[in-house]
Amino acid sequence: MSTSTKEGYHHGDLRAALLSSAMTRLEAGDQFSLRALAREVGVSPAAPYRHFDDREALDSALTAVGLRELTAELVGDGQLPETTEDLAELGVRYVGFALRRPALFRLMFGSACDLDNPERVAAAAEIRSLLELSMRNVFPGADPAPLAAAGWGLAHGLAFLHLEGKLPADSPEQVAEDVRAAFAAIVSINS
Amino acid sequence: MSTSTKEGYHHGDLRAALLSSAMTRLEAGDQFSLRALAREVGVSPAAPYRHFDDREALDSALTAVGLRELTAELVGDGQLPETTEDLAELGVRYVGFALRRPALFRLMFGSACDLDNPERVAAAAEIRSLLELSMRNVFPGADPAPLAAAGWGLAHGLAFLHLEGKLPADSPEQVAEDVRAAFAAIVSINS
DNA sequence: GCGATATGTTGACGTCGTTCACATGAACTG
DNA sequence: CAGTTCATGTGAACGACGTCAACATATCGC
Repeated sequence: MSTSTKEGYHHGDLRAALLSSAMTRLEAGDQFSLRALAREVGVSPAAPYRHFDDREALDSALTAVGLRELTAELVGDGQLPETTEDLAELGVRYVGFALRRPALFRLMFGSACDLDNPERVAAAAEIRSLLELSMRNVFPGADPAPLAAAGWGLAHGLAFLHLEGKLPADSPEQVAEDVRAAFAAIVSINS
Repeated sequence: MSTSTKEGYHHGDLRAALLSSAMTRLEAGDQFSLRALAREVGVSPAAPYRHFDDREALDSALTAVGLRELTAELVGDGQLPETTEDLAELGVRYVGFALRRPALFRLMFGSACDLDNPERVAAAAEIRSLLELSMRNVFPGADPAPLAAAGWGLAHGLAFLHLEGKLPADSPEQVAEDVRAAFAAIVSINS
């Protein structure tokens, strides 16, 4: 009765309960052990292994969820960006996600990827294609691939650097302004 | 007799030996425990605590070393970039560092930063100022701060995305080409 | 030489990830 | 409805880990 999917076995809906508990811990910023998760859900330390091969498999599942949520946030209302300012807003949303959910973001992108989890690969591809569509829309006639890489890279790097405090920023609003300024600076290079 | 600094106490030069061992493990790609490090150096599990408060303190020291080495690699022969192509090469070197030493790079940038270690803060500031000087050189008359943020962000993001396999690239040469293409695509936006 | 201090050791505590043998209960078969 | 089967959860255990406190030892300043 804690979470949302449709199983209903012996003790309830363990897999979903574990994921939800883990996500809560993650957003609270503290790290957790598998055992702590099991404890919190009221189950023995070995029980999670019926649903996840590994501690790493749990992390991978969380990452997949996070990637889906990030994508949803980027897609927003479904409007593709039309101007470079729209593009900057995409960046602002990306960085905002990272700053609002730092532990999740780090989990998603900060540790070695196994490439085994098809959900993860698919989610990453989805982001890439969203970026390419956007670039095609904003810069018709240009090769979208390197632009997409550049745009994703820029947003991703700014996100991480702000996460690490490597770039000066006090408030979320100021971070957003910094991201806009970075995009604007780039756009006006040759103008 | 294993490493390089100038102490010379009881058992030798433990602090440096631990750091060197840790760096070797890190570059080999496998993760290590404090105990394993102690074992490798031939010392009891508690000995490292005479030199590092914490496992995290060791990591922080490694990060500081890595930041210095990255900076050195970026500075190169000391020539500031003059053209946007030079700037792209700076990015290529940045991403190259990340791909050649992935575990170190992840340690440096992928986990929460304490901001307590002054070495780390200083090293980061050094990178920032190098970037600003470069931007001033390549784009005289423009505000260097947002350009520096954008440049660092772009390189940093591309590094992480390539590290994660989120961008397609098979060989280091192809990664370098991709980085150059991303920089070039940005530069030619308004041309 | 001698005492203070830095360094290293021993042994222990609690936690963790993980496994294996076993228990239990829901679902399918007839 | 009875019996089997399979998915799920339990309990106890293993080895490794980070860390600490009490103790030992060598180095250095005097």
